[in-house]
Amino acid sequence: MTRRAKFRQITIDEIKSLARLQMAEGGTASLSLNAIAKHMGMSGPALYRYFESRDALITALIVEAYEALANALEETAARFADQPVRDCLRQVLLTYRRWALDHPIDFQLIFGNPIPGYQGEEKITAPTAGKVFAPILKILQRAYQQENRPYPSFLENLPPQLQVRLSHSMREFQPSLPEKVVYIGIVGWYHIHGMIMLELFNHIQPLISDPATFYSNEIERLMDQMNL
Amino acid sequence: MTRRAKFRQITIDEIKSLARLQMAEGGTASLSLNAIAKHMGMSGPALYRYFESRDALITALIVEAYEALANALEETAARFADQPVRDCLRQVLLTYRRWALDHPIDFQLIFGNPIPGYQGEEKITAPTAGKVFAPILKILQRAYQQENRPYPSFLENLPPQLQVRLSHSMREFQPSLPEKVVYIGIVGWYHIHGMIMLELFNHIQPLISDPATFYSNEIERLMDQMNL
DNA sequence: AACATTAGTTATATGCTATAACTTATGTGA
DNA sequence: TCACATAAGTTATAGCATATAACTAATGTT
Repeated sequence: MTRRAKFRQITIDEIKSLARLQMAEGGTASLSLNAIAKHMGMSGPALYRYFESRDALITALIVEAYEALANALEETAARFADQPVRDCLRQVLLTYRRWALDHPIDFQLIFGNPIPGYQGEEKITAPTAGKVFAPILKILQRAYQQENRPYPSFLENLPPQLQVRLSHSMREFQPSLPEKVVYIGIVGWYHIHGMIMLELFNHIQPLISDPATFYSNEIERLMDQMNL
Repeated sequence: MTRRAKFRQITIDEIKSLARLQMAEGGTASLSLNAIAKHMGMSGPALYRYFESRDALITALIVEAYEALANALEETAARFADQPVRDCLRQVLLTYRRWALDHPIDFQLIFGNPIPGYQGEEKITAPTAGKVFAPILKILQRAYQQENRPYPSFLENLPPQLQVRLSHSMREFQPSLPEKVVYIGIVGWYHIHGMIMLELFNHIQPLISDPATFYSNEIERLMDQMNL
């Protein structure tokens, strides 16, 4: 990498870092290119040398958030790969919640409603989204294919029109992935997603005294249902 | 109501209506007092006679959204009150999803991440929030208290530190409400909330071919677990 | 040393929220 | 009925945002 490219990269990183900081303080909407530039000691329009628009910056942040979450999950999965499958999955699911609480802004960027005026570029963000789901699928695959755990009973009476649509990227990632495994993954993901969203955005505030314990309890129940 | 107050109310309603329309077209962030005023044939600042600020307008919309959702649920609950408890709950949960899909903006206002720059006034919105939960609790109370259904097995081994915190308004609403019933309600609500959020915000797009069937299937499973 | 590229600058258009100061319409009490 | 108060609107303006245009200074490259 040339000297110039290196400095450019540093600048880009600083912009993204400040953007995150700004959002952490004032919410996702408080992002202001102008303010970032000013804070970095340069004039507003200069930022447009690095990001084409506000939306472009947001898109970059979203992609990074996806990757960071995926990495966190993968790392946990790798660290506990030699443990029993249930223990491994538990740790991954705990990491999921932990990451969401530790990075609320990034989590909002990923799963929140579309940002102020930001018209999402799905072409950019969609492929990355699969990465988050991948580590969980991998663990489930291990359980049901390698270790031959019996499939959960709730798979038995599924209506025939209910089919899983595997995205192209997911097909590439794991061509041998049975739809049943994906279905189980989806069920589990939806379940924990609701909990985390409601906890994170404070819509349940006073309902549960100890969200962490509640979450733990629910994932145990979930894994029971999964025969893990 | 005086003649003036009547016209004032009409104006306020028109503002809110246009605000909703605007958000429906361009997302929750595209709300512009200026544009609304212009569209109504008056100048920007005139709107401030009716709403103190942008946030005040948003707060009003949130409160209305809560009430609308609560009404929809209550209405369904009332219509199926003479049916078996499982059928009644099923209809209410279906209404929940239906309403979310039919009023995506209002649903975002309620459950989405905080609006652009909008610093929520919890004092105003919080009490209304309980209303949404109330119809579901009422049905569960009927099941477990009036009809003496056995409590679900997942209640058995709850850790002692996991206690339900009933809000003041909820205590008032139903003083005899056992914590177990509330706990069951929470578990169910979290479960379906995740599904709806992910479907609504399109984060699962290509994963499930038929979200309606999936949802139906999951609520049946949920009610099985509830012993309904 | 000449040139091209990159990175910055200022000036400006446009749109937003919000406030201030002023004007006109509407309703009410003496 | 008329004077007055209140309500509802107006324009002007401050301040901040995104974004573009046109220009300049710095940095590499040939």
